[in-house]
Amino acid sequence: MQDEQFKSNTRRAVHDLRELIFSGELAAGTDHLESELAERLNMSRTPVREATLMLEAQGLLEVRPRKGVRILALSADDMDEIYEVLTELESLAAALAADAQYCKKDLNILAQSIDDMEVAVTNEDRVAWAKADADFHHELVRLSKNSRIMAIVSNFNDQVRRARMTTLHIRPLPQKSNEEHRALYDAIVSGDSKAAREIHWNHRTSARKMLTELLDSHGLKRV
Amino acid sequence: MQDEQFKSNTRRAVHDLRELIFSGELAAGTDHLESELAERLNMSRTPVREATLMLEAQGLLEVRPRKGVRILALSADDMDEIYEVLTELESLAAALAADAQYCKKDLNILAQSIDDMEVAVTNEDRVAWAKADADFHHELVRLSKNSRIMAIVSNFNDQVRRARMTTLHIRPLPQKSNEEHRALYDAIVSGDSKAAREIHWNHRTSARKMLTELLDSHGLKRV
DNA sequence: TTCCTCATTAATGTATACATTAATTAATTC
DNA sequence: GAATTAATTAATGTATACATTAATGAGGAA
Repeated sequence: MQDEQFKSNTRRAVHDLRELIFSGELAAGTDHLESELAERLNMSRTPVREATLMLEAQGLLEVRPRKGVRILALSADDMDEIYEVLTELESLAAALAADAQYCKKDLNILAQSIDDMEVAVTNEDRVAWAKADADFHHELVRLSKNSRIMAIVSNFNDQVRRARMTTLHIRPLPQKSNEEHRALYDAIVSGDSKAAREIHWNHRTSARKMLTELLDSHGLKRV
Repeated sequence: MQDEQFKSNTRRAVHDLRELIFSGELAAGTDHLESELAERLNMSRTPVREATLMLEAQGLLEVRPRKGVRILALSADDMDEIYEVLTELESLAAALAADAQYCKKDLNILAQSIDDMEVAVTNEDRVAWAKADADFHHELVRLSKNSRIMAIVSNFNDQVRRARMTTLHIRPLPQKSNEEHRALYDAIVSGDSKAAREIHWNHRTSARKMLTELLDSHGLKRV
């Protein structure tokens, strides 16, 4: 055990590599040898190998022996695939949340994140908005009480993280978005799973359309 | 490199451990130390460690240091979660397949597996039926042209494999099942994505209900 | 008998040496 | 100059030694 916080070097490597990938320091499309990563992380190759296997399973990189570990870049097709699944599973989560008949107290975090988004839009604080938006979606999926949906959604959100951060500062300030969040909240409060599913599906579909158009209009073929 | 067929011991370990898990030889709920598995597979601990990390990511086992690698057993709740996702994503796949406007030639494999199922039911050959059924579902998802849906569905099918094999010999011979397969095929041929989605959703939902009831009535709490 | 402490054991995580293998470079042939 | 072969280099996969750590068992005190 080399690091108190992470209990093992493998776990630290997973964490640190994720940070490097999301920050763009390990840029999408670049290749890195095990030995390079091991040096960079100041540990032997063994935990680095273990970490890269785990990150490959998360879809963040591809292990290519002798050519280097490639940090995966998403193509437009990748984005389409991911958002097809994300839209579907989050909409299912919304329906399940509505079916669960939560009382208002159980929905506090959801309501709070909507308010936070409102404040962020008023202040034109895009970073705060993005955080509150992520909190809303995360909480929505948690309310489905299906841990597997949570795992898949979380993983796909990791994969699109760079694209979302890239577009955060070039997209229009989200005005309509929160109306849809509120409508979804209301549908969940009233236990209307059909409405919840549709509202969220439309919300996600338009968000997806905007994301892909932005990337396209800025000539970002891979991100 | 120790094994020609698999290029590496790690890959062979993944393969062999999967076989052992699906066959029940490594029984659900049992714990196994790295050293035990290494002996069993006749290799050192290193590739075994790598393989168990990969299989953990596939949801087939849980790595529990010093307590042993636990072969995961599915509870009724697990089954619910898995089938919730499977139903949703396969139904999406069905809709995408219908949207794709395939010509009949492209749907040959789908049609063939329906015929194979018909023959299997006539012959009361449950194993052949199960194979044809799996082929049908696999082909359906492939027709969606979304590799991520394919990966998720494939992985969840792995997780429920033992449960399905367990119930294969105690369930009623599937008569109605193939009617639904044919109806789905027709909906895809005619490009009716709404019908495709609904037909498959109903098909999957009743199959799920039957599976969980069978496990329940036989007192199988975990499988 | 129960609880606590300490010693022992063994399982794990890691670093490293080494055999294998793939890629690159150099030398030779046409 | 291009193609082929041979030699060299380095990246990988693996086994193993070892340090660390968690679990277990033994012994002693209350």
